Amino acid sequence: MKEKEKEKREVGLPELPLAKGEKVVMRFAPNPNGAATLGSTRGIIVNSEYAKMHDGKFILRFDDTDPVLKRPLLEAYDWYLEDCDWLDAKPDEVVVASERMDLYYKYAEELIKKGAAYVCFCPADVFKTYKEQKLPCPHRNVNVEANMECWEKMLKGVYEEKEADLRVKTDMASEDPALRDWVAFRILKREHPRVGEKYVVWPTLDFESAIDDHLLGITHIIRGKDLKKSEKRQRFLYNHLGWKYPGTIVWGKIKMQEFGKFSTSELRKRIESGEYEGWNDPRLPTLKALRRRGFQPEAIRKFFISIGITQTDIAVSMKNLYAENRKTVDALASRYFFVRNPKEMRKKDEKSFVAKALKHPSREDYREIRTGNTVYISGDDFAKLKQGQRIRLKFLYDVEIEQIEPLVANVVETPAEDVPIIQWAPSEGIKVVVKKPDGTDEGIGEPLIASELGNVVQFERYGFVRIDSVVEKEEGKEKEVVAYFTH
RNA sequence: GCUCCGGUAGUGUAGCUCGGCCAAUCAUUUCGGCCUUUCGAGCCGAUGACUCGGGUUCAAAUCCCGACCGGAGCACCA
Repeated sequence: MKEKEKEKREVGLPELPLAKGEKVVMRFAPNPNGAATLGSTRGIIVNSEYAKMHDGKFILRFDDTDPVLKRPLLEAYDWYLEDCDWLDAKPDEVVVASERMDLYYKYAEELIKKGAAYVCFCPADVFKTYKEQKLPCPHRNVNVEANMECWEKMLKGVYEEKEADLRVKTDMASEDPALRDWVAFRILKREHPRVGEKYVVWPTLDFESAIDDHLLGITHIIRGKDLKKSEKRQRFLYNHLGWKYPGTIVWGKIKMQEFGKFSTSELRKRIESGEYEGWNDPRLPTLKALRRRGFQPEAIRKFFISIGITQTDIAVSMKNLYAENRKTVDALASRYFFVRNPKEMRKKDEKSFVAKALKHPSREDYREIRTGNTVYISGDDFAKLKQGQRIRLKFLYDVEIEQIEPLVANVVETPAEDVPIIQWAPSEGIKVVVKKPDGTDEGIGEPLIASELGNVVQFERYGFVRIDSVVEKEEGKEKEVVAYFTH
């Protein structure tokens, strides 16, 4: 019993601190300004996992209230939906902030009427000096009527960008400068990809997410450490409105060792500039790229759950994800031969052969590979060959190297012990291009690879790949396969 | 500068709330062995950590203080 508990804890997330009998409502709230990265993936998985654990609700909310700096990408909304589904994290509810503007305005008005918010005309640097001196700016004590008037003018577009904004009253004398009278709304006169030019006054993330978390009945918020101060800021708002703040969990930043630092905005720039093929370029740390490379959703889930939710910033190696993915993919993937940088080997018998090769070491079914009196071996294996050496062409027969350049070998009738075993490709093999995170490999593979379109297979002694496309070369039935390297 | 937060093996994580059962868990990496007509598969084994210094205590990874290191906020970004 005790052991069982222990085991459970190791694979799972720590229990959520629950109020008694409370129904858990979790949310993942991305800005759809690009495709989901590995960082967003963590948010999707952990939040949905908690909802599952407690039989609660999982909400996907798009925090898309900045049409300028973090401008939403129209396609990205659907991408997130697809990604969530694929990760077995289908949201129970989907909310789009930019479609809820009237709601935010309503609460802004309520706050103004309560004297808890005011229209501020200070330029940023001027306000900053007030803030540093812990002093209220001249607009802080303007009466309610005048504030309402200014607010309405803001909404009508009377003021220009940066001319005015709406601040929430907190405590100008707060010890923590980060907490003093923060901005709730600012003017942005730019059309929004989703709602057009309908609005010129946009809520900041702190305001929008505070209002929505309450309205959606979110019970627990999991947020990055960079947003940690949000809780303290938002609490002022909750107090003004008489609301109860949700439970919060803060986690540190995650970085994949293999990818270094990346932000969605940065990725977007580089993709739009043509540096990358797209959001699913195998060199990118996006979910789309992992999917294309053949990673299994369960593996990705397990990986992120094992990482947990500590406040420390972490740099995790993809090797951990590979290990997890290998567990699922190894059993599924059929084996094929692929040789990189092929070298032709001529065999001195003139016979052609049909090799019977196991498709999977723990299964019975096999594949056939026809070949004539030449085969291809990989350049890497070729480099290690010595004259007179014996090697085994797997599933075919042993050969003895007669000469290296050009490569000629004799077939050996009686197999020896302990010879190196290598994979090979037949004379009628097809061209295979493997796109990897760190470059591209080209080589020749057995023709049957073309029949595995969309599947994850193992190229023996090379790695797992997903067959991404099969191109039929014009009339000649020569084919070319493009595979994406998994690991 | 002001204000917060964190620091367990190469990496990630459990343990810290309620000090002893922790000469510290699990995974991964690395190395070694075994097995196998593949492997980046499987099996077995090894290496490897409580940042430092004080304090409290019979007893500290766990509580307190300080130092050091790291991160974050102080945006009309999310």
